Amino acid sequence: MAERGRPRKGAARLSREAIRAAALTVTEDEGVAAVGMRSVARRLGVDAKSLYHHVEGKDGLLDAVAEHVLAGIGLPEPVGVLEDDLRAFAWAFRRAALAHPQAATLVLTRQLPSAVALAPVEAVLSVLRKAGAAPEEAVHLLRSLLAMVIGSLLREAGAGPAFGVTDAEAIARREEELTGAGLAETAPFLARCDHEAEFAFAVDFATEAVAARLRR
Amino acid sequence: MAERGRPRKGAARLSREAIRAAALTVTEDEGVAAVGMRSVARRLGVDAKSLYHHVEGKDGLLDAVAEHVLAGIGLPEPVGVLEDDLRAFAWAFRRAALAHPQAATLVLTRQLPSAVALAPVEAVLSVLRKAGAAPEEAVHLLRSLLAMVIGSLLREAGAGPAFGVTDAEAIARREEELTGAGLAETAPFLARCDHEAEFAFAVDFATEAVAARLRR
DNA sequence: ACCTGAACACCGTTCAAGT
DNA sequence: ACCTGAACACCGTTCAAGT
Repeated sequence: MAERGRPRKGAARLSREAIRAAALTVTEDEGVAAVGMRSVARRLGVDAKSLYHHVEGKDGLLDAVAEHVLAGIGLPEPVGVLEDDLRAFAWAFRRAALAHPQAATLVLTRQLPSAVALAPVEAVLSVLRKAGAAPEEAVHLLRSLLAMVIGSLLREAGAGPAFGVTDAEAIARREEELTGAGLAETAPFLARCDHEAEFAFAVDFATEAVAARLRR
Repeated sequence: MAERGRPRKGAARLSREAIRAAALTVTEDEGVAAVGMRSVARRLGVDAKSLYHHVEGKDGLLDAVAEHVLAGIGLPEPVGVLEDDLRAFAWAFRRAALAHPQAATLVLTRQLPSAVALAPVEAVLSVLRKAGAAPEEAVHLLRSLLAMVIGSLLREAGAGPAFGVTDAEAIARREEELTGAGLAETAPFLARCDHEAEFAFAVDFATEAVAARLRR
């Protein structure tokens, strides 16, 4: 018998990894709002209830996706120059988060089990400590930097207030509105938002401030 | 006839404001996840479908709540000292967002119609311009500060990665974990997270960096 | 103008039953 | 050990009908 032991409907062998991969596919194809037990199960040719044997409900499923995206971060090797090293970590985080644009919001807004986030945290703290930060100060600086990075990426992921637009025709309209609202000088810059340039500015600004502080 | 013209079920006169207020109540009482057309309508003693005459679906409802919370910001009068003024704006934003703790996440993560956010933006830009920032620089700095404030508050609202806990008994356990993970020095500070102190540090850090930059 | 009955096409999750 | 049928208690939204 050719189909001995094979699941009836041609469903692939179910596993936590397969489910997480399918959830990520649904996220990127249809948006994070479309992710659910039923839609993910459909991708796998399986009944929604089967997923409960491998993940802890919908929340567990979303956590698994966020965890996986964050785990994809490629930690840079520190070179010993504080500014460069902090910058490198920030850009590595951005690269990991935006590797799956629709899923980015999950990494940014879900409370992640500390285990996955531990390696990056440890790396940044080590760099700060070596640059002369006291333990408590290092933690404060880490949290400040992380807040700025997350806030920036949240704006970029479209889940946060933008005060700016990228698409070309909308900018002109937006600029006119702002000009009419007493923001004539700043309107041209407020109307548009180049997310990458904005991220670069914020990261440079913050890392230089950290360096200046620790130099003192 | 006593009940001429009166709605059958004792429902209050329905209006956008009443609906928005009910939604805010549901949010604070049962969490933002519990907010829906049906739960809000139930509060008002009305059918869920009636809400569609006053708000644009569930998304419009949540936008209305976020908008209202942000509108509650009390804009401080600038005193002319850059650090003090920027700090005051940051704390005013925090106060408005956390006035309704459960709803805070809505202000932080929803793309708000610019109209409501315009007044605070204008105020901060004006302060930065008067301190000598060029128009483009002022916009970059505004966005950097806002990112840091939003990232910090998102952590505080429990919707972002925390790397820390507030409740007393959990801290010890957390600290032990972290110590065992090669973070012995920083563990005591990483294990706990005093959100207000953390916000204060980040805001002071950022505003002083802005001041130093513009002094140059 | 405003509200609702009926209806549609969905949800996440439990549990007992199957293999 | 893993999968599912039946079932439960929900969703948001449309539209035609009522007042």
